Amino acid sequence: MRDGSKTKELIARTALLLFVEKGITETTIRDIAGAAGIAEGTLYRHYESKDQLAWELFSTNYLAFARELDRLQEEYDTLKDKLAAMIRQFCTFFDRDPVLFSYLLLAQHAQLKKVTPEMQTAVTVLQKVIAGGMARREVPETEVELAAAMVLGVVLEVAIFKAYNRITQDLSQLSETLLAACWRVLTGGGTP
Amino acid sequence: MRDGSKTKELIARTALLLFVEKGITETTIRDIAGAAGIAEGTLYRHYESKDQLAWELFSTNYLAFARELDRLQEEYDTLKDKLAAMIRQFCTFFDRDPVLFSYLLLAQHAQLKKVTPEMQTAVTVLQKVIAGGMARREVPETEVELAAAMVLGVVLEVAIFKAYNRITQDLSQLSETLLAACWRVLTGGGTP
Amino acid sequence: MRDGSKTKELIARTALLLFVEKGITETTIRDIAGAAGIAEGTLYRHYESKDQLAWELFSTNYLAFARELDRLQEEYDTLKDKLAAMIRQFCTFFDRDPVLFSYLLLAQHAQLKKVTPEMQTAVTVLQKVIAGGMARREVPETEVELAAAMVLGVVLEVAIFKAYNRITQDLSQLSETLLAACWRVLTGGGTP
Amino acid sequence: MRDGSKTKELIARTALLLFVEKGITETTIRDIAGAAGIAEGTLYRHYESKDQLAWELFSTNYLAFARELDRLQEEYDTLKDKLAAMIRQFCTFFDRDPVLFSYLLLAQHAQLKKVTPEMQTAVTVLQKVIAGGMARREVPETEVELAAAMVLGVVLEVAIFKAYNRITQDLSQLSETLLAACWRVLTGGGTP
DNA sequence: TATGAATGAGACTTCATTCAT
DNA sequence: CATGAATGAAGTCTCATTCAT
Repeated sequence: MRDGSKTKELIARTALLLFVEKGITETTIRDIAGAAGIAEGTLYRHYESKDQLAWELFSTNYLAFARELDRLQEEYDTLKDKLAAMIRQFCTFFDRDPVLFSYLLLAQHAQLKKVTPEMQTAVTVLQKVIAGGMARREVPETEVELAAAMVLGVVLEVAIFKAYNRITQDLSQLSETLLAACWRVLTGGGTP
Repeated sequence: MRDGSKTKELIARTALLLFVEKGITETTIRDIAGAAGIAEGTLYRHYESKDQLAWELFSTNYLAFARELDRLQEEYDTLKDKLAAMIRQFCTFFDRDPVLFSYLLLAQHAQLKKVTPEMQTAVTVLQKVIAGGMARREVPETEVELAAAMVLGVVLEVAIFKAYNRITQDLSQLSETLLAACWRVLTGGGTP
Repeated sequence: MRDGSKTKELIARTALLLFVEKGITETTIRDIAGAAGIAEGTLYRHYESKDQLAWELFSTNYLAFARELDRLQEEYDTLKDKLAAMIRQFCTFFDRDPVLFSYLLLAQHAQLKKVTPEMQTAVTVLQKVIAGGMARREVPETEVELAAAMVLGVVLEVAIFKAYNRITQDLSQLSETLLAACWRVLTGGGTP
Repeated sequence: MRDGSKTKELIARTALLLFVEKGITETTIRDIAGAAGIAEGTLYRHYESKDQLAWELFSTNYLAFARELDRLQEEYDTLKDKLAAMIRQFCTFFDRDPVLFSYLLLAQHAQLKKVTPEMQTAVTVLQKVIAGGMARREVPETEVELAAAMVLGVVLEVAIFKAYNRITQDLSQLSETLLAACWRVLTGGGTP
């Protein structure tokens, strides 16, 4: 009997790569099977459908990442420390697995419809952390969603530039810069 | 029988809406024809193919927007003024046609491959403007791409939040706030 | 523009024939398309799915036949006359379109699950007619379902023998014989 | 590890049930294995293929039933006695194993193609018996096939009604009624 | 220019069967 | 004998595109 779990992992990595390269819809089962060196039918022993494969790839990592962020921020007491930890984690995550990161980015639009409101995502964690900092008067109180959007934008867009090779350095080398930028965004307040 | 150009415009708007709602690949010619109240074959009187429709929708507006930004920034002399004008324009554009904006956002990943390097985009304009400001010592000199990414991120992510209804105000109401945030991002760069 | 309704009819007849020859599940869309001289996709312009094709073929004719039987029996006053008319109709139907008849017979097992109780079928009409005759004391009163089963069996099995070519005469030539047999089944009663 | 012959029997019963419930083609090897609590591959230790399983299930019982009928009729001398014995046997068989009976009924259309003419079936036995009775002038001489069809129809259709629960009594309770009806069908031919 | 029936390549998926363990 | 992961042929269905009207 062949080892099933290895095959599942192989399918996951292969699909991830192709999804990022060509897009989910543009990637066929045959593409995946071919690239993974397995038969088309084999994929269905491990995933119910292509949709479910895309969703499992997304949700598992998307939610796991949010959990990890949440766990991290709890180790610190101030907004600045929490943010620093989260940004470092973010950068590390990107550098360690850029393909997975790109997939999460790419799949967002399509898969986000399946994310129920009660699920904890990186966005909700960030909002919670910022809201806490504002409550503790560490930064001026402004609209939380807006502040979160701006902070997220700074980090995310840099990652996107990196993914497109418009930036050459590793994200981890930039984490201090990113933190500084985010902090200025937060402390500058909404209306001075 | 409708006027030809009106039909083409109808197809464009209908397709735009559906592309944003369901994604490009997920939208069929039949979907578009049905929603526009025309026959399937009629679409091909106005567009060569579905791909060409998606591309025309993207490139026309994407490039026109960049041209508009470039024209605007030239009217001002300082980075701050240029940036202010561009952000105002950005917000106005979003508020005036959120569907079109969402489409440009969504279509980026797929269509960007067809964007040749010599084409002027919002990103290249922004980089040019920031580079100019740095050259004129209006802001500390740092890596241009990085600075552009962060500025773009602030504005873009807020727009995305707005598109997802996580933010309720019109973007135009936020343009001053966005400018302030972007400015802090740019000026804080070198020495805090 | 080609004439659509002719194509639909062509598909119906071709499918009917193949379904009877090979069985429904054993007949592929490609079989039908090939035999009808159309493309596979064309079938789906006229029928939603293979299942729906099989069901439409069944239900339309099954229910229409029941309606026809019911209309006929109402023209007569006695059970014997009603039965005679129904059996003649049954035989005529078979002789006129043995393939369709065989299909109804064959498809019964699979499609009957979709027949809701309130639908009028040949069986319910027959039961109603027999029940009426018993009520009017034209035949001894016995269990209606049992009587209906036996009468139906006489006629149906002869048709099946005919379909298998175990009998050579046309059914219409046998209708008097069948009526006589059915009548004896009914008048002999359960317990004399 | 189970005894081999028990496993084979388990597969047979499980398959029989599923075949009747869902149809042969609609039942998958996985269905059978799952319901029987064995692995998919195990089935192939006992049956060459799914087709062969279906065929073995059919032929064994179909032919055995015919043999049994033939053996029985030989014990009697008159058509009426032979028929009575056969009908009693038929009813007993149904009551004892309605699932098996339903399977034989259901599988007929598909499997009958594999039944060679020289094989003795219930139909051939019945025809032989009726032919004998006619030769001995116990009943009026008519076309044997027609008479057999009608007699078979009476009994079979009642069984089918029973299988569909349109009749509630056990068939064995009805065997006298069935015999009476069949006898009237056979005798009514010549002189009323 | 508009129509919409027809096309057919190709997508996803199922499933009987094999075979290494 | 039993297992169940792997196979791959084949099935159903979709959909961008064509073309006769």
